Amino acid sequence: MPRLEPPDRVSRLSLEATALPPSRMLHVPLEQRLRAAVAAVLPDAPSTPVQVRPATDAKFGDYQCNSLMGLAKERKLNPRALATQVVAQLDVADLCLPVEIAGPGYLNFRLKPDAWAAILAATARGEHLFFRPAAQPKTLVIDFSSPNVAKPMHVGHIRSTGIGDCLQRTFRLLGHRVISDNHLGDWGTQFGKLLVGWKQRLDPGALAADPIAEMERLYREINAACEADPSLLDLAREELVRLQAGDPENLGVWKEMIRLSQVQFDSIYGRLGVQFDQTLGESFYNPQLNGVVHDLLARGLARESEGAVAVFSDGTLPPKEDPFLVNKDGEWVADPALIRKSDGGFNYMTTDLATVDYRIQTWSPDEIIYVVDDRQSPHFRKLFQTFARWQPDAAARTQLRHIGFGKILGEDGRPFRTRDGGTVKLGDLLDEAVERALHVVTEKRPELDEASRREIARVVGLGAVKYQDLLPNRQSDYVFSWDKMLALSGNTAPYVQYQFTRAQKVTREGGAYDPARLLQTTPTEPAELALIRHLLNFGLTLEAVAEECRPNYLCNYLYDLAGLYSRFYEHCPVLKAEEPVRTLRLALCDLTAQVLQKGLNTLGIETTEVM
RNA sequence: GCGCCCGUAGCUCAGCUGGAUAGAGCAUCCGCCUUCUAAGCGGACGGUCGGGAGUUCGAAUCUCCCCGGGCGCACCA
Repeated sequence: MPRLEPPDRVSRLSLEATALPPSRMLHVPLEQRLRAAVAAVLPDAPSTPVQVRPATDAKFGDYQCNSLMGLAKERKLNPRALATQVVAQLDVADLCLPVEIAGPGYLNFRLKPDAWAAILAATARGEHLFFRPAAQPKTLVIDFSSPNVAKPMHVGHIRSTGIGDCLQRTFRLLGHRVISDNHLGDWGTQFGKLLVGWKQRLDPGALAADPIAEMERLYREINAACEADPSLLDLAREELVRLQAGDPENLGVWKEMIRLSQVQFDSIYGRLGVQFDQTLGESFYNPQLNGVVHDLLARGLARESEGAVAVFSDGTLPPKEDPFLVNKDGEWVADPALIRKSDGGFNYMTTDLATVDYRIQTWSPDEIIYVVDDRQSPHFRKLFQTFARWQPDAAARTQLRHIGFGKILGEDGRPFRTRDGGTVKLGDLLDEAVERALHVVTEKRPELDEASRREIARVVGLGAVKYQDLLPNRQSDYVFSWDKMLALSGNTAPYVQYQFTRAQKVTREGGAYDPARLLQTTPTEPAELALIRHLLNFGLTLEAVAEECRPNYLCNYLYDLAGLYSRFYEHCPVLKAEEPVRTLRLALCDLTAQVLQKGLNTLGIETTEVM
């Protein structure tokens, strides 16, 4: 007879021996107790943490630990002997069958069958969704997207925007405080040329029709004209100086350019569902720049060099690791960070220093995360070092992290462009994705009305684009292909979205179920067990995404979950099953749908009830 | 020249502090809709993890040397 457990007995699964909250992830109590057992055998703390992870293969059980072998090696102990001693101290009998020591010293944990039912019941009651809030919530500033004013957003912006948005969603889901900040490129030398173009060659009709295209045209034309005519370059410099000095006319034009650009940004972000807490562009920091330079000069951290003001190496790092040194023909020569140009203007190092200062003063973050192209890595190394020398106390409290990503290449291996060599506009890319998706929806579901098909196409098309960009490891370059970007099968958003709709459909038709009934059965089908095991890894995945700032972990988790669901769906009838199996399977559909939806939303991808 | 990143199946890519027979998608081939949506499922084919040496009980992963590719190297951001 299945034993009926009242709800309060479920807390048995939490740690009676420790003060942790009830577990939503079964590896947590196992790991805690294993650490206690290790501490009993080896009183001095291990240098690397002992970890319990999901088993790599179901034949090894449900969870495994590989850490004892490393620990034994470090201390020159016999790994199997150590494992035997640790297991003797380990009390997990309430959760697991006897722990098995395998091979050179793996520990394999096999959960008792009723452990599954209890955690599913707790989840079905809505107590959690297989993840736990961070024990120590942090405050994080995330700097991402950062497009330039007066230019179209193009494919190059998709990576920073998509990765940054996924990170802010992930950190928020885990209970951290996030300040997302869009550091617009709204200041700089390009405005001198833009002002000349605006005053001399503006086509008001074209501006009204497509402001971004017109501003882009102006910049291109003047830029080319400057190369032919140096006097035009001087004029651009003069306009820039006037702008910087606060000339009302130039200021007015500049503000109009920003306003027009913001319309474009709002449109793109609206489609992508990306929101920022702050949009503090470079210009916001103008008033601070002089002070930054003076302060660095006064503290002796910067000095004049060839008419510019620059920060040089302080010699505390070996040359190879010193961002302020570069090797030229076998000799290490200075590669300083310029904070004021010889013409008196400031460059982005100065702005970035002021920005770090402002963010720390304003929000006291534990971390500031920059989601920016890997090619700017040398800049960030200089920035972080310079800031640490400038404000050592603040730098000690705040971790500055550059989260870099690779380039998007064309199929010829060169930077991705359109056929005629232009940049691919982000808006056009999204349009094409939605259009292709509409074509597929119309083919697959001709019976749906047009409004429904358009809505599905929007969700599927945008999801496909975002997912393809988040799927590769962010640090590597990836080859862009329209077919791949917009693919609707394989490891793609539409596949995951589709499995969601299947799970949702069954959940809807199954109606309400009683979570308590889950305690009357234990899952036995391999497809059920595989699905449950994977559901329990959701929290571990979210934590890994946050820890390493790698959204691809979540993509792969969701793809695996969708696949496991699909196999379950093929092999295990739900609505026609006898109780209590029906309730178990219905709960699996419900919980899988919830995790798929929550996971996709964390990637910034929507779901739809019908596909 | 120096530094950083990369090289895994025909193609595009995963591979978490070194762990159990290296995974997936696409492509190709063979099956599966009287049973909750086939945008689905099952199976087959396919790799000396660029090459070599080393550390280790154990290496795609760590160290060194080559080969091949990309990016960066003061007044752009």
